[in-house]
Amino acid sequence: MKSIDIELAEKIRHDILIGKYSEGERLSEAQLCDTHGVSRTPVRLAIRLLEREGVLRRGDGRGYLVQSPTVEDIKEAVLVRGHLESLGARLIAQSSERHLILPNLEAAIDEIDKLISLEVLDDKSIRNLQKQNAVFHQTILQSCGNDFVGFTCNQINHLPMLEVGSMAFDRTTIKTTKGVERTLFRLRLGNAQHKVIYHAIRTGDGVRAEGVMREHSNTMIEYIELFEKRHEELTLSDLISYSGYEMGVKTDSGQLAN
Amino acid sequence: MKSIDIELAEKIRHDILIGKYSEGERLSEAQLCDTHGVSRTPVRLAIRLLEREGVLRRGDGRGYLVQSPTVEDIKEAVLVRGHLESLGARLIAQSSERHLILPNLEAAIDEIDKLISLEVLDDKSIRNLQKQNAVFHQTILQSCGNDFVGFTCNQINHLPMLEVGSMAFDRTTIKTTKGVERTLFRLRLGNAQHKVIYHAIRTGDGVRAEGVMREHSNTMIEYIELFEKRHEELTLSDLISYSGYEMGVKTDSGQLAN
DNA sequence: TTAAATAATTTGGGATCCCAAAAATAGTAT
DNA sequence: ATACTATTTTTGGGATCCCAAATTATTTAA
Repeated sequence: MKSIDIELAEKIRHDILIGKYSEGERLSEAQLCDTHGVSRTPVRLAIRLLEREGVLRRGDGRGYLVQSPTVEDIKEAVLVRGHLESLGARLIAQSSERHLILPNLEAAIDEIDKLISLEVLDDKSIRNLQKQNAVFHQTILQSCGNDFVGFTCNQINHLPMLEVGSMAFDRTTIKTTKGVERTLFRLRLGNAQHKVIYHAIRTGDGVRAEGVMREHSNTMIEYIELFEKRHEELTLSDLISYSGYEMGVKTDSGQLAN
Repeated sequence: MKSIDIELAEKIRHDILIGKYSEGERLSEAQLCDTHGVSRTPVRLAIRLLEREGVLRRGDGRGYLVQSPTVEDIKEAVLVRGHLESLGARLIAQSSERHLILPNLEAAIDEIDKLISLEVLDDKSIRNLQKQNAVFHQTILQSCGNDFVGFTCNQINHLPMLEVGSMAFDRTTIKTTKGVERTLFRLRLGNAQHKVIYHAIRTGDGVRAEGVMREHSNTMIEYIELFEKRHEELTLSDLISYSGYEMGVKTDSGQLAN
């Protein structure tokens, strides 16, 4: 008994994010039924979800308006996510149960180190890096002792670059040896921050954990801004292709973990 | 063409929050249709919303499980909200357009001062205080320049004490003259923090704005903990009655303001 | 008596139908 | 020609129906 409305919401959201529908464009239920070959029931459910996510908006009269996020929106969302993650880092550092998650964090850090040391950046390697990065961040969010930190983060993880632990890779950059070098350096820097966060959590230094995590998330914003300088017109689609964002990769979204 | 599913979701949520359904209780679509006298279509839409809010959860087989938040949950949520509000305060303080909202903040502060100086705490006065408090906090959230701050805050404002700018009033305390005195003192303290936040924003002191806002939100957590010490078993219903939380008072929820 | 198989029931997902409100179009009068 | 009115069309909300999956109850066999 799997419902298709979630899947449908992902399709429509994807279409919006990749720019298939332009900003402000009108969508109607009937139209979406037609294009996706389903009845109105699941479409309506999907619309509610997308409405809540903010990628669809109710028109004044009828129909729904497409609300394509901009690159600026993504940067804003990354800032908020970073702020919440840094709260999570502080909380877990201050928690008496922080030692329980140290092995998981260490494992992720070691795996990333190992992957970086290979000095190759093929698809498989990138996937693994993103996986381990996600483990690191997800662990902190889920184990910080405050379920609402992860919950609120999950409310925006439908956006490109906002999936938990997602990393940015410029696919054109890593085609050159120099580009690979630069990217590897960036990854080493990121993992160095992971190590500081780990250390701060281990020693119960909540302030340091919070501060470094905040800086860690700023890295992504700066990287996006680097993109913006290189491309005169950076689009959402570019960000999507840089972020390893794919349809259906999403884990469970938006639930309070109890 | 107003839909009843939003309203229905509020009803069901309310029933859950006031403890009409107990934690872990099974709910079925048909059952909800029956109790609320509507068909399954709006019920299903409402369920999706509540699922996303985290007050309903999908059972493994069939049915939905009630997830009543606990007082501890509320404290966690308040902490997160405070963290986000403090981000908003910093952002607006760092913004070049901060002077635009200063009049609104000042007006709210002055109004609160005026209401406090009356030294009465009847229903009307409390309502006005909450109104102006909401104005102060809402202004910061909506004008901080990062729509996702307000957006993520709105994802948890369905909970008691989490409505934007909600204040806690112990209805039994304010029945005595001493209690009114104590409450007025608390309100003066809170508005003093408002003034510091205002000043920090005016002078562009983002760090101070963030810090004081964080402390400001901690006040509510400490107040809840005060409740907990007085009542050996503080329930959600108690919090609801203390927070001025009422059905249908909600403003628009969860939309990205564009 | 217990366990496996089967039947009945509950329950959620999806499609379709009807309706009312809103918008667009056509028509009419000034 | 313009403005106001009436009609048609579009569109979203809600109810109902059907179906498949999952659960529960019942029967049957070892």
